Formats: sequence, structure tokens, C-alpha cells
Amino acid sequence: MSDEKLKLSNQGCFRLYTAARLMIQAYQPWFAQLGITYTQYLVLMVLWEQDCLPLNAISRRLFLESNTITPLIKRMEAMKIVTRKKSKDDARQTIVALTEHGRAMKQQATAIPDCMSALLQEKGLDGETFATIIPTLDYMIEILFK
Amino acid sequence: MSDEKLKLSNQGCFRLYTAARLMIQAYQPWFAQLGITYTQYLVLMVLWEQDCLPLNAISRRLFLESNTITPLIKRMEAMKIVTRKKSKDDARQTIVALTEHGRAMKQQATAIPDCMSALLQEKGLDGETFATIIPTLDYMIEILFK
DNA sequence: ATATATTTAATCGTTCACGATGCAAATATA
DNA sequence: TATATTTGCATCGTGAACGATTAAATATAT
Repeated sequence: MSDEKLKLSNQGCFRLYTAARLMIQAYQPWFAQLGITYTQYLVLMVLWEQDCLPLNAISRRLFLESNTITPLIKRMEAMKIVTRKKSKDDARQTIVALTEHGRAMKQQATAIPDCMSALLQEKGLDGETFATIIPTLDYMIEILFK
Repeated sequence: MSDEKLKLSNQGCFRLYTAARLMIQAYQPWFAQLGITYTQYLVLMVLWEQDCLPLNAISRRLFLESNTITPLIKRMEAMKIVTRKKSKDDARQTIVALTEHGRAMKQQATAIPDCMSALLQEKGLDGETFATIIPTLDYMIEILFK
């Protein structure tokens, strides 16, 4: 019955959307301490892994376009977390690099993944269970990314 | 090693966040036809299931606060999809009801879940596989919702 | 009955997410 | 080498999300 399919309880996407939101909310206390947002944390993780990247590299890694990332990085620049400068090689590119402060934040952030795991564990969701859904999520990302 | 844990590739939350975003993007063509957004679709699904609800009932169902829902519903009111009026029983409540137009949109929307399933299927993700992650997502929502 | 607490929405400010568009630099093609 | 196309980023406008706060109505406790 078509009525049945339109019920909220039958919407997988709604679960995904809600779980993601609540999970990001759960991170808030740690982000608040660092004075950053979730998306800024994602950018930092990319740069902590490899510094001095053109904006499009960050963009590809996070599946976000320049219209989202450009203002985001500018805010991070204003907070002295990163610097932005034009590439010599290709004048179209904007190279994003960590400042000393941005690099130092990594130390404070190292605890976050463990804290989050502990929080979930404590509430009854163990890492193993969570891990089981990752391959499906990855597959979804792969097929849905145009 | 703490470095390892801060890698984007090890972040379950990032998968969740990205999969949700891309999934919502995949819905866009259908929403565009209806002239609504994903969150408005969620509100409509709640009201199609049960009409004339106070804002807080919609709020609880979607795990969203009034600061998100109030402006959203107002936009839907401006589009003549719903009406808003104060409750007689409890003057604090705002009762949200579908207009004739809002009710009629349900017919156009009935195809959406099937179209989405077909799209995923076509790209190689069958319903069964997606269904396997639902219980874990539900459990996450349950434990993370304060 | 009155003071206090709780509930319900709304408002405000900030950031993200994204469609559409613009523009300049780089690259491909004629 | 002139022209077309692509690429990389930025800008603009709109609509979520959400923290913080406020106002009003209702519930409760004294």
C-alpha cells in the first residue's frame, strides 16, 4: 500500500539524517572546548593528515563544494587556525595550510575519538556494532556521489 | 596510535553525515518537482499520517526543536501547504494543519519512496542491504536523543 | 489563592549546505 | 596562435540546524 511507504517509520533516509545529526550533537562538548564546529573539525582532520592542500583537495575529500568550503575556511582563517594563499604553480588554486595554532589543536583533538567511543559504549553501542554499518555507508557514498 | 584515530577514514560519524547528505541530494529531483525541501517533506509525512498536530508533536517526531521547525512551518504556510493556528485547549500550542493543497501533494509523493528504492537498486544497493543498517541507526538515535 | 516551576513557541544570531552564477587562469582544440 | 572549453574558486541568495534567550500559558506546590 502506498500509504505505508510514506510513513516516517519506513524512511531509511530519515534514520540516516537523524542519526548523523544526533551524533554530531554528541560531539558538541568537545568541539565547544576547541571553539570549532563539526565541519571545521573535518577540515582539520584532512589537514592534520596532510598539510598545505589546495581547496579542491579538501573539497573532494569531504564531498563538499567550494560554496560551502570557501566561507568555512575563511572563518578558520579569521580564527588563525589556517592560512589561505594563492598557489604559484596554478594561480587558480587557493592553498590552505595550518597555522602553528591549527597544528597544536591536534593534540587536544586526539582524545575526541576515544571519548566518543567511550560515550557510545557507555550507552550500550559497542564499536563492533557500529563498525558493521560502515561498509554499507561507504557503498552508499560511493554510488550516490556524482 | 592516536594519529590513526584522527584519520578521516576512521570516522564513522563522517560516513553517516556524508551518506545522509548524499541521500538527501539524491531525493532532490523529486522535491524540486513538488517545490519543497527534504525537511518540509518530513513534516508533510508526519501530517499525512496524522493531520492537525501541535508543533511540539511534529518536533518530537522529527527530533527537531521549535527554533528549526517554527520558521520551516511558516515557510510552508506562506506556500499554502499548511495552516497555523493557536489551540483553544492550550493557548501556548500552535496547531499545524494541512491545506487542501498540502493534502493533495500526498498523491504526487506516493511515487517517491519507490523511485528512490529503484534508484538505489539500479546503482547496486538493494533494499535488503540497506535494511540491515536500520536497527543500528535506530539504536543510535535512541541512545543519543537526550 | 498565590508564588514557583514547567511547558510551548517564537526570536535572534551564527554557521552550514547548496543551487546558480560569475570570473579568471589554465588547458584543449581549431 | 586564436578560440573554445574546462577547472578552481568565489559570490549570492535561500533554507535548514542549533545555541541562547524570551514571553506567555499552564501546571504545581505552598
